[in-house]
Amino acid sequence: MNKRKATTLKEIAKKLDISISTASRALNNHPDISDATKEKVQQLAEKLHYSPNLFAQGFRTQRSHILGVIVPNIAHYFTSTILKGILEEAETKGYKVIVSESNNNENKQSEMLRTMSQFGVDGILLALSRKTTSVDSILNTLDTVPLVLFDKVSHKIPCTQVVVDEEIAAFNAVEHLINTGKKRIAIIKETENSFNSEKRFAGYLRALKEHHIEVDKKIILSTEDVSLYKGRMMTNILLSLKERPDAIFAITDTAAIGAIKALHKYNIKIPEEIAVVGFSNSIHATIIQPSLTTVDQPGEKIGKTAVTYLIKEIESNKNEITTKTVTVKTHLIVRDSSFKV
Amino acid sequence: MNKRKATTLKEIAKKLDISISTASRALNNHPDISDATKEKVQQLAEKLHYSPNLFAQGFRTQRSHILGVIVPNIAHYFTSTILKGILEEAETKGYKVIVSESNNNENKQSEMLRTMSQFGVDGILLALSRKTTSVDSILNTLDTVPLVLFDKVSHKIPCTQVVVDEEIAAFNAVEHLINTGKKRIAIIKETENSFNSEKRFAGYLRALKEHHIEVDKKIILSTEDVSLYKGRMMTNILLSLKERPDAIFAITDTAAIGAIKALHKYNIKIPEEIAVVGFSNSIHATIIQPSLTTVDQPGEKIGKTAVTYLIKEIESNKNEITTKTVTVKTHLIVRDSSFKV
DNA sequence: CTGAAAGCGCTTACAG
DNA sequence: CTGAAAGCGCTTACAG
Repeated sequence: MNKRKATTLKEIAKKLDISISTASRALNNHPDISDATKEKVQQLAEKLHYSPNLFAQGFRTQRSHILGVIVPNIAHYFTSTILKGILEEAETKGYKVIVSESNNNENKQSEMLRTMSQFGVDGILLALSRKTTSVDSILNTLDTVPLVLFDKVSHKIPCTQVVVDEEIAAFNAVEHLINTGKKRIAIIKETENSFNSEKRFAGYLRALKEHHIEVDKKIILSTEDVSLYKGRMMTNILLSLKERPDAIFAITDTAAIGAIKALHKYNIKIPEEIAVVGFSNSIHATIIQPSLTTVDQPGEKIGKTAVTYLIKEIESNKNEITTKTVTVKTHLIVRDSSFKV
Repeated sequence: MNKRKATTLKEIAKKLDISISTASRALNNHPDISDATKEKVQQLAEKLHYSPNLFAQGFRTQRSHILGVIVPNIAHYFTSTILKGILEEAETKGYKVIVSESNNNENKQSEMLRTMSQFGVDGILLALSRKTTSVDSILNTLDTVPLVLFDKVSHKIPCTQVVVDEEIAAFNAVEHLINTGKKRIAIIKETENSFNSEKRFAGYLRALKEHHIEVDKKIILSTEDVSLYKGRMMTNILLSLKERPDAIFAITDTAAIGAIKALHKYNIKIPEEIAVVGFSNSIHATIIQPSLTTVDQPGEKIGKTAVTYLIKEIESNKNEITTKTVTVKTHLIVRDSSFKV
C-alpha cells in the first residue's frame, strides 16, 4: 500500500512555471508575494488537493505540532475526561496528540519521556505515576522540551502545574458535613503523601480546626491505594471502633463507594447514622444507592487548561522555565449520601 | 526552549573519522559493516546518548511509525479499555499512537481521516461514529493508507474489521435467561440498525426461536440512544403492559442499569419478578444493586487484535485491500440480576 | 516581487 | 568492508 502519490510543491511550481520558493511562500501567505501569484498558486493547490507533507515540514522547521501525553491509566474515568479536554483543545490549536500509559510504573514513565522527547514532540503533558520517587529523568526532559504537569503533580519539578483546588475542595466537603450536624468525621486517605492526598488532608484538618472539632487519630485512616476494596476495609475498621464516626470523608469516590457497600452490609443508615462524602464525581456517583455526595473535578477543563499553558510555553520561544501552579475550581455536589443543609 | 542539541550521526562519524553512511549502517546493524566498526560506533552512540532524529528518519523512509486512532468518545469506558490495548500493543511493536475523538460527528470523522492520512500516519484504527451514512470519505482514505475498523464497524467498507461475537453473545445471554425459567423476555435495542444492535437482536431472535418461544413485538423496544435514561423509560413502558415481561435484555449496560433503577422505583424484585441482563461488563456492573449479569467484552484484546492486523497490513507492502472480519470471543458473567442456573 | 541555493538528518543505491 | 553522493519535501536567509 504505497499509493500516497501526494501532490508536492515542486509539481505545483512546475505547472505554474514559478519557483518552488515562490509556491511555498504563496501558500503560506507571505507578504512579499503578489496577490495574483498567491491566487494562482492557491487555486491550483486546491484543485490538486495539495497538502504539505507535514513530515517534511516538521523536519525542516523542527516543529512537529505533536503533543505527548503520559498518564498512569487511560481507563480511569477521570483521566479519560481530562484527555477529552486535551484532545479538544489541542485540535483547535492545530496540534496532534500522542498518548502513552505509564501504568503507574516509574521506569516506564522515564522511558516514555525519553522516547517522546527524542521523537520530537513539541511539548509534553504529564500526570505523574504513583510513587514517582526519582525526579531526575523528568528534570532531564525538562531541559529539552516544554513540559506541563497535571492532576498528579509534584512541587519538586519546576514547571507549570495544573491542579484542582484540592485543599479548598476538601475543606468545603468536610465543612458541609459539619454544617449538617456531623461532629465525628473520619477520613480515608493515602499512606504515602501524594500531592493530592496531602492537600485534601490539609483541607480536612483546617475544616475541623475552624469549627473547633478535635482531631482524633483513631478515625484518620490511611491506605496505600484508595480503592473500593480498601474503602470497605477501612470502613469495617471504623465500625469496630467504640466510638463510631458519624460521617466518612473518603479522598476518592471509589473508596467512598466501598464505604457505602460496607455500611450496607451492616444495615447502617446513610446519611442518618453515617454520612459519606467522596471526591471526584466519578460516573459511579449516581449509580450507587444512595447517590454520592462528592467533589466535582472538571476533567475537561483541566485538560484544556494544561494544553493552553503548554502551547503558550512552546510558542513563546523563551528558554526559561516557568514554575507556576494553575488551580482549577471544583464544587461540591450534594446528593443523598449526606444531608442537604 | 530550543536546547534540543541532540547528537547527530554526523558528529559520531566525525569523532570516529568514518563516513556518515558507515555510521548509519553500523547503528542499523547492516551486515556489510565489520564487527569492529559496529562496536566502535555503537559504543560512542551510547556514550553520547545518540538517538536518531525520528522525524528525519520518518521523512526519509516515508514511514512515520505512527498509528492514528479515531473513536467516537474517549471517555466511554469500553472505548478507553480498547485504547489501553491499542497503546500497549502499539508500544511493543514500536509504534506511537495519535488519538482523536469524532464526538459521533460524521463530518468531523471525515476531516480527521483526511488530516491523519495527510499527516502521514502509517495506518488508521477507526471505530465508526454513530449514524455514519456516507462511507465515501472512508473509502477515499482507504486508498491511501491501511485502515482497520473495530467495535463500530460496517460491512460497506472493505477492510479488516475487529468485532466481538455479538450474535453469539446475545444468544447466550438470552438463552441463559430462558434456562433460568424466563419465558417472556423483552429486549431494549437501537432504532437505527447499527452493526452491533442488529447482531445482538439477531442473537435474541435465534435464542427465542431455538427454544420455541414466540416473538412478541410489544416487548421489543427500540430507542435512538441506548442510554441509562432511555433504559428507564423503556422499562416504564414495559411495566405498563398488560402482560409484563419476566426478563429484560438490554443491548447495553447503561440501559440495563436504567432498567434496574426503574424496577427499583416500582419495588419489583430482581431477578424474581423481572431479571435483567446487560451487555458490555462496564464498571458499573458491580456497583449497581443487584450486581448486573452481563456480557463481558474484552476491550484490551479487541484493541490489541486491531493493532496486530493493522501492522500486519502496513508491513506487508501489498497494495491489496483485505476484507476480513476478525471475531473476538466474549463470555457471559452471571451476577445477581438474574438467577444462577 | 521572485529565484537559486543551502540545508534540516537521515538512508540507500552505486561504486570501488 | 567503506565512502561519496543523491535525495526525501520543505523553508528561508540571501541576492537581485
